[in-house]
Amino acid sequence: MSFHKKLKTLIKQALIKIYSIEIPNENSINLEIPNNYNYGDLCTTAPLIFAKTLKQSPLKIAENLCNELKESLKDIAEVNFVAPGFINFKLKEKAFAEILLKFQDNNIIEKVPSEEKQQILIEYVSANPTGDLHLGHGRGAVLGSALVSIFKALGHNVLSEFYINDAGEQMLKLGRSASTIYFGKESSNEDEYPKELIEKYVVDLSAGLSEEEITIQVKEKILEKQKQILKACKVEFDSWISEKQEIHDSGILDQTLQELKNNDLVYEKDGATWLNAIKLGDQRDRVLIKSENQKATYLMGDLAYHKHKFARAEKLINLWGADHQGQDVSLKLGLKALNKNPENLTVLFLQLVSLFKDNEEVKMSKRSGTLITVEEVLEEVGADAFRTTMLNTHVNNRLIFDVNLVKKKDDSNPVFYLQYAFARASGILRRAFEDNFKGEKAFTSLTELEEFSKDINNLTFAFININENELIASKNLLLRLEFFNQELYNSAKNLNPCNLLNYLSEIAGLFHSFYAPCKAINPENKNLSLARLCLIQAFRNVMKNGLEILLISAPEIM
RNA sequence: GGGUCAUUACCUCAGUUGGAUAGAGGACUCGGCUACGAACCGAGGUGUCGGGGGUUCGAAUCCCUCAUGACUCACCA
Repeated sequence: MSFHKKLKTLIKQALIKIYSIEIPNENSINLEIPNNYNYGDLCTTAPLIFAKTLKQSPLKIAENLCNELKESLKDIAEVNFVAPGFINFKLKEKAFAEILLKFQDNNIIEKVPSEEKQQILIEYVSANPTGDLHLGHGRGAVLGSALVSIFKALGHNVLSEFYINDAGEQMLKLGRSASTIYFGKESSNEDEYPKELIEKYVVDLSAGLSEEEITIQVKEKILEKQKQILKACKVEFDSWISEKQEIHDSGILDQTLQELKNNDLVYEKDGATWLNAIKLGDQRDRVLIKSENQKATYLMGDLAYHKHKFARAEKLINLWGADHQGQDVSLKLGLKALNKNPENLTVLFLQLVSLFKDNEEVKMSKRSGTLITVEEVLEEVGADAFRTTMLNTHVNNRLIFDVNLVKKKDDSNPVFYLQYAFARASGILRRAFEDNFKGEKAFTSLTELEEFSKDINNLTFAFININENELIASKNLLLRLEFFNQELYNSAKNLNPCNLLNYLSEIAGLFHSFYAPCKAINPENKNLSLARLCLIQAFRNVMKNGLEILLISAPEIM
């Protein structure tokens, strides 16, 4: 059990003992680092939070709680309370050593308890197979893959899926556009994609193909390219699902329509088939089958697809561009009519990505052919910087992707700050052993360090007999490391990998601040050296795990 | 007209179920390498958290309202 969990449990038990109330789990107890070092090392606002429930003044609760905790925590912390209802903990060396000990093991992630495990399907990117991926897709790809990874890390069963929209009008448009090029005809430019966007896919085709065959072959080439680019961003999917084959041709679509009919929600009018959406609470009825060609609308396909998804997972997460937000209401109402709980579907709407280059916005338009692709940007900045930039802004906020900034290899670029901290920490550990290998004044070896790190009493050496600056820097780092699991959990809860990324930047900063005054390799003081190497090891463990989850590389050498 | 999202330092952005004096990076000034990696550290000041109202012990955070901006409200996908 982690130190936080232990402390929270003790607080919870104290509350239960004093007030005989029910507290289901320790997650309702918060722990924070006080914003002023003098208050203590950790604090909780539990008295403020429970004041309403307990109908007692927060200060009184704090006093009672404090008295109770003083006894149970006497080995690991001093406890005091202060108005309006904070409880502050000043940790003893033993407590710090206990935290440090937990991080010696590479396996630091606390998975969710088995009863909270969920089957989650995350659908993202889902670009039309009609051209290159643009930066909007890139944002979805990075964010989606990070979310998948976060949920997997916590122990959920996750399925990541790319929905190939290969069933509608846009495929015909692709076919027309590709055929124009294939047959060397003059483009009408009406209702066709600009030649420069797709001509690179209309190559190496055998002679004598029909328009339908051309469409299929070009689509496959485009898909292959999309897969390749996504892989270059470290984005891979468990499942690629074709709208045409698996939703339309498989009969799922017809079944779904029939189900709606059975529920008496469908009628015919003006040659079209309508969903009686008003009855479900929508502002107007919606067409399911078009009068013109008796083909399914996007809504119909989407309902069928989501029914198919719900058959495979209990919780669905979609990442859509903000321009699709109009679909949200009717989809959810339709799902309700299909006896699926819309609350189990969360749609994240990703706001626009604007590209800046040389201080000017690069306007993107598919129509005019001025589309900046993921491939181009990726080539310029690399996958790690690309991912970090995409993750650094909350989904709900417009993202400004400044190529000049992202390309810079200095501290204005957050990815280097993170990676440098990791490489620096790795360098110290490497160096500590290298000296040993060279047969110079060996003060440690890997096995010696391992043995040392197993004894909790040894680990206290990092916190005793050192000056104030070194002590504060060491404590600041370690205390924040202990929040790793909470940040991971929050990222999942808020569907916001940004939380985790910010946290990693923070501990990178704390590591750098620790590094400056705290010399680790010091043959004069072997115990301190070894204990500090353990702290550095702990930092590396957290950073490595965090970067791996976000699919950003953790280089030992830069 | 209806809906969704945003508005935080000069710039780009964070801000953990409402908590102690609102943060980071860049930009600007100064200091720190014969030094475990200076791609780093330390110091310096910057805010009507878009405006206004409300909820309460306490609001950047919750509610209402106004302003500004983006997106959206099709038998397109």
